Formats: sequence, structure tokens, C-alpha cells
Amino acid sequence: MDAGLPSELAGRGIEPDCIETILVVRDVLARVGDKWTMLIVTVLRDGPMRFTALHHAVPGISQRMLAHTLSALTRDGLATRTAYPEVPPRVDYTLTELGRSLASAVDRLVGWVRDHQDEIVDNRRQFDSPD
Amino acid sequence: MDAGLPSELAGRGIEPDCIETILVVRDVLARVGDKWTMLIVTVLRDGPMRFTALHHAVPGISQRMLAHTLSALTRDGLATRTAYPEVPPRVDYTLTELGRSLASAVDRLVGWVRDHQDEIVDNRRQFDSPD
DNA sequence: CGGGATCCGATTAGATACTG
DNA sequence: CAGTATCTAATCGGATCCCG
Repeated sequence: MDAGLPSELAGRGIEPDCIETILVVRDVLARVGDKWTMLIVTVLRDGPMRFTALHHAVPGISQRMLAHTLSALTRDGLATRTAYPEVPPRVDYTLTELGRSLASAVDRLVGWVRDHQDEIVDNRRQFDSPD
Repeated sequence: MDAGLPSELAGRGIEPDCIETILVVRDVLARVGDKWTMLIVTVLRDGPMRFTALHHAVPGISQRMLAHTLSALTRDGLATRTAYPEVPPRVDYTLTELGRSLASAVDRLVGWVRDHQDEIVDNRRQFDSPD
């Protein structure tokens, strides 16, 4: 995933454990920071939901990205996938305890953004304005 | 930046303010979730630093990405850029109050990741193992 | 219905070279 | 020293088609 950094850090006497942490932290931040994860997680907080329901609940997402993101969440143990042996198929996605725990940790960050978004948007306008 | 989502949300009777928030939240999450931002911010928390010092303090980053990321931080008002009219040029970057405030908000999330990284890494191994 | 496989345009980021 | 400009390789994401 990130072959360059570890070797460069390793040569500097930095603890391998710390490198691991940096990599995992960055990785998880990248996941919650991506285009769709938070939207999906937010929807899933209300309870289990099927693939198609999610597809309708998250406007604008493609089938492909929905499947990808759900697979990533499942892989990390943040959601569970339950397939019922029926035809036509039915699949439920549910947030795990770990997923809910992450969601509430992210909530505080989202709170920060809500509290400061005006300031940020303002800073951008000033920066971009060609005085 | 994200032309599709707003129009799709707008058609559903969702408040424009809420759309704004979703977009800004996602945007800020994407910034802290990108490959270099957190590393740079972490280094900057110890105090002001010049461009070259940052380049050395953040192993593996290219000059281009360092300049880009610093510019983005400055644009959002998370850092300030101070250029001294000398030759050779000297430029300092400093975290603003807003930047420090974000950093500590992110800290809690980083704490969560540290607390659960073993669990996550474990889940991935199980998911990837070809049982 | 719930995806996986494929194709392709768009964005990203590293390497390199150049400049005030 | 502190960047910008350019080129390129890789990645991302949407559209489409297909299948159990």
C-alpha cells in the first residue's frame, strides 16, 4: 500500500511500531475521508439496510463505488454483510460495534467542522480573491 | 469540486444549508485524510518551520506535494505563510489557532485508531485469508 | 437483486527541470 | 531557498455489460 515511507522512516531509527501506527492512522483517515464512506455510514447508523436501499439512500453513488466502499467497510470489520440464500438474492449491511464506535469518534470531528465551516469558507474566499 | 451531488440532493427537498455542510465536512475530512496533511500538521505543532526544514522532517514527501499541501493549509486558514524579504529567501509556516484546534479534534480520532488498530488489522487478515 | 469484470476519462502525485 | 512548470505513471471513479 505504501512501500516508500516505511523504508525511509526505518533508516532513521524510528520504532517499527510507530511506523505501523502512522500507516494505519493515515489509512483509516483516508477511508473516512473518502467520497462516500461517511455518507454510507451515516445512513447505516439508522439500522441494517440492503444494497439497493443504500443505493437509493445515497444519491449520486454508482453501483461500483457502493460495492467497493461496502466491501472495504466489511473488510475492516466496520460493517457486516449478511446474504440470505433466497432468489432473488437479498443482502443486508449492518454497522458493527466497531463501526458505531468509529462513527461517534468521527462525529466529534464533524462537530468541529460544523462549528468552523464558516470560518474556513471565509478564509478560502479571502485567499482566492485576487485583491 | 462536486457538481453532481448538490443538484441530486437539491431535487429531494433537502435544505441547501445541509448540503453545504455535507460538502464542507467531506472536504475537510478529505484534507486531513490525505497522504501528507497529518504528518505536516504534526510536525508544525512543535512550532514554526521553514519549507526546507519541513521537507526534511517529513520523509518521502516531494517538493511539489509539500508546496501543494502547505498552500491548501494556508488557504483554509489552518496555517500561515510568512515570507521574509531576504536573499536567499526564507519562509516560515506556522499553525494558526484554527489549525491547532483542528489538530486536537483530529487527535481524538487518532486516539481511536491507535486503540483499535490491532482489531482492524486483524479483521483485514481474516477477510483476506483465503479460507 | 447484488454484485464482478471491463473500459475509459479524470484526477493525483512523483520525478525532473527551471526560476526569482 | 522556495517554490512553479511540465511530463508521466498510477490510481480513482463512472458507465456499461454480464452473470448467479
